[in-house]
Amino acid sequence: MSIALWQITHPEKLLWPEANIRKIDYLRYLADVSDVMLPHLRDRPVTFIRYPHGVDGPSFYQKNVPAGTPLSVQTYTDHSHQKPIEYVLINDADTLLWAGNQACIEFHIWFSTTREPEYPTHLAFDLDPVWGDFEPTREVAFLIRDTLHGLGLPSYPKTSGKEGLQIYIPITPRHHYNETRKVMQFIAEYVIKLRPDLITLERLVKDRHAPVYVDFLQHARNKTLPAPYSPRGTKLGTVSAPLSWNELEKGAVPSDYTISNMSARIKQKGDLHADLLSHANSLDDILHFLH
DNA sequence: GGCCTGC
DNA sequence: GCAGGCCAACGCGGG
DNA sequence: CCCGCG
Ligand SMILES: [Mn+2]
Ligand SMILES: [Mn+2]
Repeated sequence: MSIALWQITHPEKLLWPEANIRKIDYLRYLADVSDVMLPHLRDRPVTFIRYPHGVDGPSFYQKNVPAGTPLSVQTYTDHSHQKPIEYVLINDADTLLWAGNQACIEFHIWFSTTREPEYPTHLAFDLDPVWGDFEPTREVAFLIRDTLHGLGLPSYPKTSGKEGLQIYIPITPRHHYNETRKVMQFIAEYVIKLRPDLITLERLVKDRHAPVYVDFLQHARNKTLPAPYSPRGTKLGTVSAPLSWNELEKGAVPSDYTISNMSARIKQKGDLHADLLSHANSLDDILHFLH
């Protein structure tokens, strides 16, 4: 016998009015994806973006565990800066559903886990469209995939859930962020030489004169990206969707993947990022070459 | 969404 | 009792 | 040191 530590509240509230998604529908989504989503969240501090009145209303970031959180929710206190932060860890379905009920709509997570906060489990390139449609972002993604392949590194794409794409590269968590940053920069500077017409690495928005910003600096300690399967605060309830490279070749675009259609997709295809959790490559050879 | 504070 | 506030700031790089 | 950026 278990004790109910929280209850569903406001089940009929429309969180995505334009997509006709109520809170109860959202909680059903989280329950449906929990099997594939939870392994990616495990032991990773979460930053939430909450929309208590739906995605058309105001939002706020939440890092610290809120007052009144059930005792069953695991937390992790990060002391890496002045003020300690007590983060939520989403390590079970009950916590995921509790967060959903709190109108936590976006789940952003670290590249490292609490085990080794300074040693990421994956690299990630964040491809942000500067203008235009998704096509140049697709092209840049294949360029990065092929470059990584040449270095012996398999990579896995996912939509950001908004306009962009992210490419994940699982690694052995034995390289400090100071080292992984060098690999990220090396690859970014390599691909911009191949296609300066498509790629910009400029951090100043006004200096970006190509259609795809390859944001390699997002990969850093205490920075985050949306978790696989995290919804986004968009009108249509799009989610960050793991893809196969084949789907991207066939023209997948971010707007294809929503809270309403992901459950069926997962039943059919499973977790297309499952290999991220079971495979990892060392960066020793590349780092040796760079030094 | 819900706790906490101050009146 | 109830209205209103609060809920994140940090890593990086360039000037 | 400050600032822009995410
Ligand atoms: Mn992005
Ligand atoms: Mn970015």
